[in-house]
Formats: sequence, C-alpha cells, structure tokens
Amino acid sequence: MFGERTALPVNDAISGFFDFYQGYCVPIFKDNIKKNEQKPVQTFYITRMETRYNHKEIESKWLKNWDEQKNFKPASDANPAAKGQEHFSVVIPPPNVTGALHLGHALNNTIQDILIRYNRKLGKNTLWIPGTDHAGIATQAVVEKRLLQDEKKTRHDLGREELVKRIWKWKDEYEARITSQLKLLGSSCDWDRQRFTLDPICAKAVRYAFFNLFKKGLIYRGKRLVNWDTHLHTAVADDEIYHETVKGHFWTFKYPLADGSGYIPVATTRPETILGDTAVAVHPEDERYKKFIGKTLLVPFVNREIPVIADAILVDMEFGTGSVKVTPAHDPNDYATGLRHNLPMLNILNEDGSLNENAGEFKGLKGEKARAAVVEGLEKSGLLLKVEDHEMQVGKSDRSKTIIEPYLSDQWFLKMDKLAERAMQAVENGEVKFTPARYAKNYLNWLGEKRDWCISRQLWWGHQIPIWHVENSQLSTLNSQLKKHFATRSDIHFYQAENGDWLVCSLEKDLQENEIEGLKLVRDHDVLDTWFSSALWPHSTMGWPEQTDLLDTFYPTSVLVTARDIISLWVARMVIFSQENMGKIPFDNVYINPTILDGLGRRMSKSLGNGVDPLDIIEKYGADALRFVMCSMCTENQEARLPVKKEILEDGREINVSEKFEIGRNFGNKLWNAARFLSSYIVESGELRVESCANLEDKWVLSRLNTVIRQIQIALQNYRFSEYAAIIYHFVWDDLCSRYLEIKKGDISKESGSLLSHSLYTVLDLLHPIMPFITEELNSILFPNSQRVILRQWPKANEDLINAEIEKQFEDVFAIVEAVRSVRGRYSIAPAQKIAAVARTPANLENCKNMIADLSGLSSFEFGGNLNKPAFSASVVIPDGELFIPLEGILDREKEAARLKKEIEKAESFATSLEKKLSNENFVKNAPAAVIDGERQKLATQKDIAEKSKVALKELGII
RNA sequence: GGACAAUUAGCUCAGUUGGUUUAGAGCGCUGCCUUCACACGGCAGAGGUCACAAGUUCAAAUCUUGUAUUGUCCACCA
Repeated sequence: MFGERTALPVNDAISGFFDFYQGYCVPIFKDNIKKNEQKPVQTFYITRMETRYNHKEIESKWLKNWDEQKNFKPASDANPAAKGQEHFSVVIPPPNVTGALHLGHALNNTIQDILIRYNRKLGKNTLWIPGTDHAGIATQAVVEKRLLQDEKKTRHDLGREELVKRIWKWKDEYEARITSQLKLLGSSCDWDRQRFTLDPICAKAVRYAFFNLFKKGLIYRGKRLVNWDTHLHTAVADDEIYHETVKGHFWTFKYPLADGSGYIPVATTRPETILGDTAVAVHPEDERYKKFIGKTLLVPFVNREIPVIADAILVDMEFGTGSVKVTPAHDPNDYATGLRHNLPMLNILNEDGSLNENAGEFKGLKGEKARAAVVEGLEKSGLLLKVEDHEMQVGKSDRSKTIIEPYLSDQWFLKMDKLAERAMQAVENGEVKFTPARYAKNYLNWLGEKRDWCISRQLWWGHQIPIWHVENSQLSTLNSQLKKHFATRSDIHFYQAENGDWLVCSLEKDLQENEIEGLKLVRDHDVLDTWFSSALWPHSTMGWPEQTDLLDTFYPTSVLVTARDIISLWVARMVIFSQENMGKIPFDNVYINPTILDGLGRRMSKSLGNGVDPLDIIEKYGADALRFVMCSMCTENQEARLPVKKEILEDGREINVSEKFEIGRNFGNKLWNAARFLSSYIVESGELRVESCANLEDKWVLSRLNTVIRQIQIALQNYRFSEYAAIIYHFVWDDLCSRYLEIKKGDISKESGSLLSHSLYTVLDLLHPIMPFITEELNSILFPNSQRVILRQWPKANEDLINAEIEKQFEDVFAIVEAVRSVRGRYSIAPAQKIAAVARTPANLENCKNMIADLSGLSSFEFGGNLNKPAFSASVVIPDGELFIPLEGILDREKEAARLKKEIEKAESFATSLEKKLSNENFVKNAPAAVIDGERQKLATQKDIAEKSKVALKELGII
C-alpha cells in the first residue's frame, strides 16, 4: 500500500490515525487500542475522486443540499436581527412565459447570481426574488396560434373565459419549465417568494397603482391614433412593430376643386385612404399652390367638401407633387396635422381592417382589394395622372405578422410629462447609476420625449382595467346619483370623460352590473399593457401596497441586471412607478449586460435556428462551465458573439452547441484534478500559518493570491465580469497548477501542505460565485469540517503579503526555466533526458537551485558571476546574465547562429528606436521621470542582449 | 435621418485615466511528450504594419476629425 499514489479511500468507517510516508497520507490501524483511548488526531475523509470532473450527479446533489439548508433565503428569515445589517437585493427581470429560457437569460441570470453569491459571502442580508411575466400580447398570440393549428379554432370560438383558462394552463407549464431551468443554472433565488405578474399580490399592486393615478387625473381616456393590429384586433405598442421594405406604387391623381375650376395634383402610396381625407395641404410658400389655400376641394367618390390648408411642417415642396392629402384618422403625421388645424378625424376602417360605411361604395373591401378598387375608380373617372414604382416601409405586427393600420380608437393613456421629468432627474443627479455609463443617455433621450403612454390593449390575457362605464350616460341626474351612491366610498373614484362617458374606478372590489338601481355598469373590456405590471415589479413583488417587512428590509433593491433593449420600456417605467408609489427609486444601479449574437453577428432566434438551449449546454458541459463562459463574455461591449455549430446526439436529437463552452469545462476539470492531487496533502481547514512560508515560491504564491483577491474585488465592484473570470482562471491554471504545484509536487512537506490547502481553500471562495457546484463539492471533499462555501466569509486581501519584489524575482527564476525548456524544444531533447546548465549571473540562486533543476530536468546546475562558457553549448540571455547548456554531439552551429542573428537583429532594432526616443530633447524634457527611467532600462537590456548574443555568435565560430 | 456601438492573430475576444504592450488570452495551427493530478493534459513554437486617412502630442491600438464596412436601438419616409 505504501507508495500507492492514488488517494486513499478513507471514509467514516476507517477514519483513525494517519501518518505521512514519503509524502503520502496513510492510515494506521491499531486494532488493539480501544476506540476511546485513541488520541484525537486530525480526521481525514479522503474520497476516491474520478480523474474527470463529472458534473451531473454533483450538481443535483448540491441543488438539493442548498435548498434543504435554506441557503438561498435571506439571513433575516432565520434571524430577525439580520434585518439591521446591510442588505443586498435583486429582483429578476421576469422572463416571459411565452417559452423556455434561452442563452440570453442564462447570461443575465448568471450575472445576477454571481452578484448575489458574492454579496451573500460578504455577509450581507441577501435576497433575490424570482418570477415570471405574463407578457400579454405575446403569450395570447402563441396560444391563439396553437389553437388555430391544433383545433382550427379562433379565440372567438372559445370565448374570453375559456381562452384565458387555456392561457393559464400554458403559463403553468412554461413557468414550471423556466423555474426548473433557473434552478439547474444554480440561481440562488428565494423560491418561496416567487411571483408572477398576474398573481393576486401583483394584481393588487396593479389595482392600487391604477386607482391612484386615475384619481390624480394622470390616467385619461381619449380617442387617439394607435397602431392597430387588424388580425388580433388590438392596439400594439410602437416597439411591437417591425418595418419591412415592400415594393409599392406612387399614384398621382387630380384632386378636383369644388367649384369645378380645376384641380390640385396629389400623390399617395395609399389611395384607399382618399376616402378618409379631411384636407389637402400645401406649403405656404409654394408659388404653384398659394392661390388654392382656403379653397374647397371635393373628395372623389364620396363628394365631401374639404379645405386646402397651408402647413409647412407636413409638406416638403421638393417631394412628389408638393401637395399632400391629409387623412388624420389613418396616418400619424396627418393626425398631428389634423390636431394643428382642427380638422375632423374621419375613421374609414372597421376593427378587422375592412372599409366601413364612411367609404361609401367601397364599404366592406379590405387591404389590397380596397386599394385596387379605388385606383380603378380613379382611372375610370379620369382622375388618375400617373403611376410610379415606389419602395416603402410597411409596419407589421410582431405578433401576428400582419400589416399595422394607424387607427383612431378609444384608448387609455398615462400622462407622462411630469412623471418623466422626475424619473430623468433620478439619473441626472446620480441616484440611479448605469453601468456602462453610456446607457444613461439612452434612458434620458427616451424619457425626454415625454410621450403619453397608451396603457390599454384590446386583449383578453392581462390585468383587466378596473373601470366601469355607466351605460346611461345621457341621464342628467347621473352625477348626483353616483355621488350619492358612492358618498362613503374612498375606494371609488369617478368622472366624466372628454367624450361624455361616465367612468368609475374601483380600488379593490369589482362592481356589479346592477350595483346602482336604474343604472347599468359595464366593465371596460381592455386589459393593461404588460409593461404596466412590469413597471411595478420591484415593489409589487415585495407586497406593496401593504407595508411589508420585505419592503422595509430590502427596498430599494441594490442592482438591476438587464438588457439594453428594454431600458426605455422597462427600466424607465420602473423608476417612474417607484417614485410615484414608493417615493423613492427602485434600484441604485443598473447593469446592462451584453446581447448574445451568433458567430455571424445575428440575434439568436427560433426562425434562424441558431439558438442555443442552456439545458443542452448544462447537460453536455455542466452548469459551472456554462456560467464561467457567460461570465467571461460580459465585457463592456454591447454585444458578444458565440459561434454556434450543430451536433447530433446519440439519441438522434440535433442540438446547437459552441466550442466556447469547452473553456469552462476544461477549467473545472483542471481545478478538479489539482484538488484530486492535493487531496492527499490537505492537512487542515485552509487556515494559514504564514510563518511557515519561508521559501521563495511560498512567498511568491502568497503574494499572488492576495493580489488576486484584491483584483477580483475591484473587478466585481466595477461590474467587470470578464476580468473577474480571467483573473481567477489564470491564477488557478498558471500560478497555482503550472508553477506552484509543479514546484511542490516532488516533495510536499507539512508546511507546504498547509499553504497549498490555504490557497485552494481561498480559490474555492473566490471562484464560488461563478462556479458554485464544483467549488462546493471540492470543499466538502477537502475541507469536510469547514462551513459550506456558499455561506462562509469572502476572503480579505492581506496587503502585507503582497510583495512586488518577490514576484519580480520569481519571474526572473522562471525566465531561466523557460530558457532551458526552449533549448530542449529546439533540439527535441526528451523530457526524461537530463541535461546540465550553467548560469553566469551575479544573482544568488541558492534558494531556488533545486526548483530550477526540477522544473527543467537538469542533471546539474551551476551558477556564479565568473563562470566560463562550457564547450559546445547553446547560450541564452537571461535577466542579469547568460545561460549555457552544453550540448556536445547535438549542438547545431547553423541553427544556433541563425537564432542568435535573429535575436541580435531584434534587440538592435528595438535599441535603435529607444535611442532615438531618448535623444529627443522634448521627450526628455516632457515625459515623467519614471517613464524616462523605464526607457533607459529597456535600452540597457536590449543592448545587453545584443552584446551577449554577439559574443555567443563569435564563440560559435571558434569552438 | 438620429443615437449608440464595433472594426486588434485563421476564429471569438481582452487591452481600465495616452508611456513598464514593436500588443495579450482562449480556441485553432506546427513540433515534441501518453512523465506516477489532469490528453478536458504538459512543453516549445509559428501567427498581428491594432479597418483606412489626416490631426493633436515628446509619445497613439488608446484622444480628435473624416472615410469605409458591420450591427443594434429610436424616429420617419404624403
């Protein structure tokens, strides 16, 4: 058993006395000693570790463990005293229940979890509230689409109640999937506090927010031009529209004067809207048309009289005929013109997009048919002047993919001017900080427009507007009747709208149709825009309008992590609603994470088939690997590309993967194996006895470790996630494994065991926020008596141990090692074959002689200030000296000469440029002394290299 | 049209206030090594006039302006 290198499988059953034998940990069984007489010696739990890190079982094990131990819950849940301490809270940007999570979500939630885990380890009272969004129009559209596919039915076949029931079913299914995905990712959310934007708690917040705004007169109802989806029969937001370039025509026709004295030529891309014209506009300074201003025209087909108006905003004299037909009810610019000139707004469309009775003979026609019929009519009556081809942009609905019609309809609006102003101030005065800072501009620009927000949607899925219309609004006694009935009700507010309707808003209780005798109350059919409930998210999830403990302890939240495309839609509105409802901002910081694109710079989407499913990646590479790569991708850039490739699994399923995730998996495996190797040498719980670290390499690794702790802290404070990942990666791989472990592996003493344990222990802490599973697992194997990584204290940098001099000295030593290895490489000398080396240097290398010999496979190593160059040796310039490697029999003079020549050339050209720089008077006069010194030193080094290489070259000839 | 970005090795990207960077990392590539933690590994190496042009400066991948290409968001095109 002695000398067997594998870690010994020691478990509870055979734990006992241990000893070290040639560096291996060995159990000593002394059966004749009674158990209670055995002295309490350090107990080892050495588990047999696989040569490869196997993420699957380990991940599920720790998910279960953390959950059982309630580690994701805030400290104040178990210990009310913790309420007083500093808090760190985050609310999740609630994913839409339209579908499963994609890689963008994985990135977003990884970042949140990193921040949560880091702050939890800092000892703060930490809460992350998870949840999902009902995503009104998107979800309803998905369910309707499926309904049509599977059952060939429309929502009207089902009715409102049944459709909503179906959507709830869909929601349950996808909410469960989303939750499970988030859990598998390792998200340490407080799952008991999961919310849904349509659940009773959020619904209550919506009712209160709406009621308050309504009472303040900030919510109003009005006829406005909206983007109308003729397929879904609903208004859609500007941002739910995309534009497509289509080939159309530009028709020019005669607009006849009412007195028959002539016509104005007018051009249009949408001739069917002629039927809704209420004016023709010309530029006030247009000599061609000045004389027509104020005259009356006749609308073709319907013979309505309309005026010729002058408008310098709408009309561009250079474009088309220089005259514009004005259709206020069906075009945004014309609508604005209509408002300026007080023109009638004539609606010519039905909800389904067909022409209504205002269109006269064309009534009932729709879309292209209506257009063709009108054009034909114009042609027949001799009014058509010409037809040109014309490319134009057509707005289409994101959801139904059908053409959007600007449409005049009754909608609910929120007055934005004052609310927006206040929300802008929060960012302008630095209360809310964006990272990266440039995104603040995005926010301010959008709010600066102060457009009223259309908050109603003609959908069935969502928060139904808590307004009841009084049907008998013509009754003159209505006002007093309402007043009388609701006299004692502070939860009711009502008023008469601009169109004469009486509107009653109820705070909590739904009103009955026959609530007031003789009157009929009908609830508004519309639901609220999804973003209305999302805007309340930070405080609705914590129970507002109730005065909850949660709000007390965790509001405002610490940071919002989200994507840049919803800065205006969501971030801005949360600030507005939080200021309005809570009287404070909802979060101190907004971190905008990059958008993930595929290798060709395209967004990932179902239709392109380039999406990567996080679950596939977790399955193949592990959650830690996924998280590590997500973290590495988080730079200040606004996008991050991920080359995607197809892969066919054993079960025949085709999935998208990316080689990038190998970095994360390999890194985990590297750490795993370092730990596996060290598992035999772990002697204590990671505590460090600094006094035992006397060697150069010990001091060096301690210095590096503490530097890394400091660097990571700075990176995390500044949301520099990719930097964080890179720092810990290189420390583990290069410093700890490639260098320190390689130095120590031949002979691990108790002291170095202690330092190695300490380093590894600290690495587990530092890496935990990114890779929670493997760190927790390794900790349980190596340090079974310590507290779990998730909860224990984040390491503090010990500045006293950071030593730049030692780090420099160590680099010089490694330059020697690398010089020898380089010669080995050049001559293909097998690693097993020992060679000799001689260093001519004034430096005292006594304390690292063995280290150098070990790492570069030397049979002998001499050093000294006056040593001669051995015959037949290769020479390499090292810091402060030269290194010679005798290679009798294999030395290739040509090869050496070529290399030396190249080296000389390089050093001399560098030296020349440095000399030039240093001889520049202005440089010497202006540059800081440190820079000049640096350049002088560089010059000396280069000259030294050139000089020594020249000597070596010369010597080659005389061997 | 406006705003915001990007352009650095074959690919994906770092490079924080201009000077220890004639430029780093990972993958890929070449050669050697299955050495008792790890081949998801080790060692060595090749590979870049930092998109282009002008300017500021003693000094520019880094700052300014312009050009080209690409992307995202916003607005809009009778």
